[in-house]
Amino acid sequence: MAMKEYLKEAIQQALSQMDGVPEGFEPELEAPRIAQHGDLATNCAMQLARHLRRAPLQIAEAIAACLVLDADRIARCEVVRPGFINFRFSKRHLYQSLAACLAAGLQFGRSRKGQGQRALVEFVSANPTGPLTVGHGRNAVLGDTIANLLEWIGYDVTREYYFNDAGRQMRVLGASVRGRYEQLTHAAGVATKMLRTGTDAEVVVPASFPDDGYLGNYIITIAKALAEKHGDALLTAEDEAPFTSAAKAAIFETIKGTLQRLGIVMDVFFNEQSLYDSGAVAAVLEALRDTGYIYQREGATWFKTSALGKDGDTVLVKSSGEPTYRLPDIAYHCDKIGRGFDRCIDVFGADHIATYPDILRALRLLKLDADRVEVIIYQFVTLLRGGKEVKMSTRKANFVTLDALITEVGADVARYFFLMRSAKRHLEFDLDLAKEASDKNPVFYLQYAHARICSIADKAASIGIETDASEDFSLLVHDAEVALIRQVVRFPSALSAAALAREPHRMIGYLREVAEQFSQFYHHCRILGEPRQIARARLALALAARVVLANGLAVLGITAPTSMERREERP
RNA sequence: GCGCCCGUAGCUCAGCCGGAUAGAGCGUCUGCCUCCGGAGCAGAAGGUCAGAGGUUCGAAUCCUCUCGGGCGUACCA
Repeated sequence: MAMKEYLKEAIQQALSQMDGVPEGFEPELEAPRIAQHGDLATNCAMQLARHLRRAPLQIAEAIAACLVLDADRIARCEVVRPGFINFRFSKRHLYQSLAACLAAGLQFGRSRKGQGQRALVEFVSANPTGPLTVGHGRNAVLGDTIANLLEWIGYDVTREYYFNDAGRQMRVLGASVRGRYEQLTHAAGVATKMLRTGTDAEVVVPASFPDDGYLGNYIITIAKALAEKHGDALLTAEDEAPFTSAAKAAIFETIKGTLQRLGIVMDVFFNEQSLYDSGAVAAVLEALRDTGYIYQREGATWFKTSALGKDGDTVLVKSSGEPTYRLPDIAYHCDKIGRGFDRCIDVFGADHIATYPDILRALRLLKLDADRVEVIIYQFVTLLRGGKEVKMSTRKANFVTLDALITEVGADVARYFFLMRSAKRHLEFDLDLAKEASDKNPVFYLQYAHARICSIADKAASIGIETDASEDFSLLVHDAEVALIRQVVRFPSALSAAALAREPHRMIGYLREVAEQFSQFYHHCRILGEPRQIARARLALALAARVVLANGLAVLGITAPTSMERREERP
């Protein structure tokens, strides 16, 4: 990164000696796709061709002629075909960066880009009506990893879970538990009826069970616990409250346990109800009213979104007097901004696509800085079992819980699978592949490279070969060695690119390349058994690769094992 | 109808703030351990980047349209 800045300045210096360069022109530097072209390249000559009315190649040559570069840092600078200027780092620079990597160790890759900035990442935010599903898993892992990425570039990050434990949903939940409880505790038994699950299976439920009640077995578990604790004393309860609160507590316990298995710990659980209790919801509605974009019609309160670029208007308070979700959502975002967060990142499933534009409209009307709000929409997860799609619905009880998924494939594989694709694409999660063919799973490739380096380091130590950051790296000249150094040294910029884009999958791609470069190095360049100085230098390089793998996996929330179960001998 | 996302190798996907020869994994085929962990390495085959226009010195990438898939578009939560 420092190198990029250095070259940018050098180029600007050269450009300042030329006529006709537009004011404020900034040269761009990129790593060429093809390694042969160098470490960094600029296309600025081609961009300037229009303004200077000269051939790009000529301009590039003129720039190159004016460039003053430190030979200690840049070994080569060449002008090629259409008008690129390619730069190649000096070996010395690479060796210095390698030493820096080893010296920084577990801190390598951390930066201060976000220093002094506070970010709130809101994710999961599932209401306590049932266990987390596979869909929540993608949300949870994405949110947590984005939070990790932000922390690594210096942000002060708060992980927040927003939930609603009031309203119709919870009443139905309570009534469902009550129905099951009556079924369990009525000595004489209760009348029953049939309901259908999402897969059309029939379920026998008590007659008092709501038709749209929750059919999952976890409801029965909760009812059983109540029966054990209270006997049949709750049969005379006046309302669903004891059932609802027991259900809520039990379900939250389950949810927290599931998140913990994935290594996720929330900082704040934010209850929507608190926004009503504090008067924040009412205050926001009043403030919006003052903007003139609120009106009454047929007993409901409307937000005039049609005047703000939307197709129609939006109800904020129903004629029943009950607010829709929009209103507390708006109040919640006002609250977040009010708490002083510089970035408010929401991780939402694709089904929420329609809600956030309204929130942003409201924030702007209220003169709040809506630009602080970033919404990350991820597409749905398709779960495949036996090559067939598994359909999911919490209420209808045919879902695969996130817990079951973790048990089946393990937390590391689960995290990896949820992160390996761009959030904006549908994710195909093939259970059979994740589990049965785990030896083909790329997460093991990364972990294996790490474990292998640990093994080599142990063996080296046992025969008295140790190393530190002050090796003579100039002994590392093999193509595979230099390629690995290049890859390792890129880690900080790869990390910050992933963080700034909020795209964890980039980190996975980068780490896969690290493991690949390491494997090539490992096969081409022996460490143990070589002359001592070479062994030490190569060991140091391997340890640098280990640093990057360990730190990269830490960002992704995946463990970096020091050893892995040995496989059976190959035939 | 309207809004957002997607269409790239047999399959699953990178690449998308325009750049140099479109990449990877899996699958298929061929080689490779006397040796630091073979969950590996080396190599091969496999492409009208959905289609058509446009902008540009240059387009998988930007714009328009068409086709195909997903998700929304409730006084549901």
